[in-house]
Amino acid sequence: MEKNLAPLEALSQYFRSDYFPLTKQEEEELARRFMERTVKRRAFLLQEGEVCRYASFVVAGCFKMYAVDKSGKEHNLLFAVENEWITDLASFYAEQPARVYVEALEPATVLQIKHDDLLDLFTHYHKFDRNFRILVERGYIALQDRLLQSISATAEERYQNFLTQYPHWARRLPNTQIASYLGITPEFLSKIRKDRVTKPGKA
Amino acid sequence: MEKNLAPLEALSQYFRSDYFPLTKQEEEELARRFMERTVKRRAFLLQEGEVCRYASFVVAGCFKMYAVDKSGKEHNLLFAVENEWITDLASFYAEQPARVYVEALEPATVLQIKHDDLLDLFTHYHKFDRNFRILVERGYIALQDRLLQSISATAEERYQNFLTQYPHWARRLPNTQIASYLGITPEFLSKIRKDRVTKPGKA
DNA sequence: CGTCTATTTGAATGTACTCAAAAGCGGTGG
DNA sequence: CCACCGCTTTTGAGTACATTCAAATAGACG
Repeated sequence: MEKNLAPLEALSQYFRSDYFPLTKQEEEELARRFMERTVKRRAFLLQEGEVCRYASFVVAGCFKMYAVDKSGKEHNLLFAVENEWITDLASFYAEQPARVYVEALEPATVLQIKHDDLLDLFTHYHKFDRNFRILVERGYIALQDRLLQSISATAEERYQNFLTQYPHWARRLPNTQIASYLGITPEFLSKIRKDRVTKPGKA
Repeated sequence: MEKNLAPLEALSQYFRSDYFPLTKQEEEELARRFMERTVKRRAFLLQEGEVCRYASFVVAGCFKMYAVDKSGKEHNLLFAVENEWITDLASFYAEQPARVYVEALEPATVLQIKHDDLLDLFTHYHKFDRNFRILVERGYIALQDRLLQSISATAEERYQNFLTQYPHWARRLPNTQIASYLGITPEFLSKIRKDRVTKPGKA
């Protein structure tokens, strides 16, 4: 059985492998400001109406971010598993009440940093400004791609693309959560899946 | 009649009013690297298959960014008017072929910077890393909001929200372009507009 | 096992699309 | 000043994609 990295080591490793790697000192400053937190399945990192006080990096487990519409239906905006971030940027930066929920779909561990501490890192350590710029750019690109599909593709196409683009999410999420992410009902996703078996892609 | 700002002055003004203002030296470095370009109505800043070589800041006029699906239909992802940016980040940063077009809807003037020159600015002048981080964060927030509407709101609600959120776009864009942005057909938008007059919002 | 949630099924319905065509609107040239 | 062109907007009939609601079935967990 694999030994898990210590949470803070996982975060340093994350920057090392995909961004401008941190110096020893930067890693120490990071460690000083991030706090570990474990949450149970169905616990919330954030609820509608609260201000999002922390940026959260997922070390273990799985989260969804969703909004609830006037008729009470949930709409998933984002999932996050190990080595992904989940933060309501709108609430976090403007320090305004969130319009979304962030909820654990599995028992989870996150590393969290307060707004002021993050701004502090940005101010004193150039590299964080840069790494977070890149991080958000990547998020923006993914989001734009998803928006394009949402306005141009059928439900079946969106499901196909989801399976190929996010297999690591698809494997561990219930279909009802995926349906909500795709903007369709669970019933309709079920029909799509049935049809895929009956009349396969190209055969 | 108002005197227009010189293009580069408009860009400095843009950072001054909404971001961390630039020093004289930073403004000079900016001026050194941005190039002015005027384009006619219907001219392209970017076409599918090309690599997006420039980040573009709109000084005058109006653009749309759109993707074309397999059946040849256009889907608008973004508009940009004065003091807004229009750049295919996915193509620009990865230096890969774009999947979108950027086309002038009116005669326009833009300021453009090359990929390498922008990275250079980031490297030598901390503030650009920061200002562009914030810039992209704001774009991300707007995009997430739009995605939420796309998966949760009806066409009529999306149109209403568009009118209230982006009046400066709504005023100068033809309905066919707005329909494409909302992910509906022009015909259906026309029906929505008719119904709005017949049975007004709350009366 | 019993409970809770996820998934599937079916019938009726609704929202938005397609296609075709007409009407409106602004510019341009004769 | 009028006629014509290109483009946008509107209208209508028929259709397709996806939803709603209700209920049956299947899985997972303690």
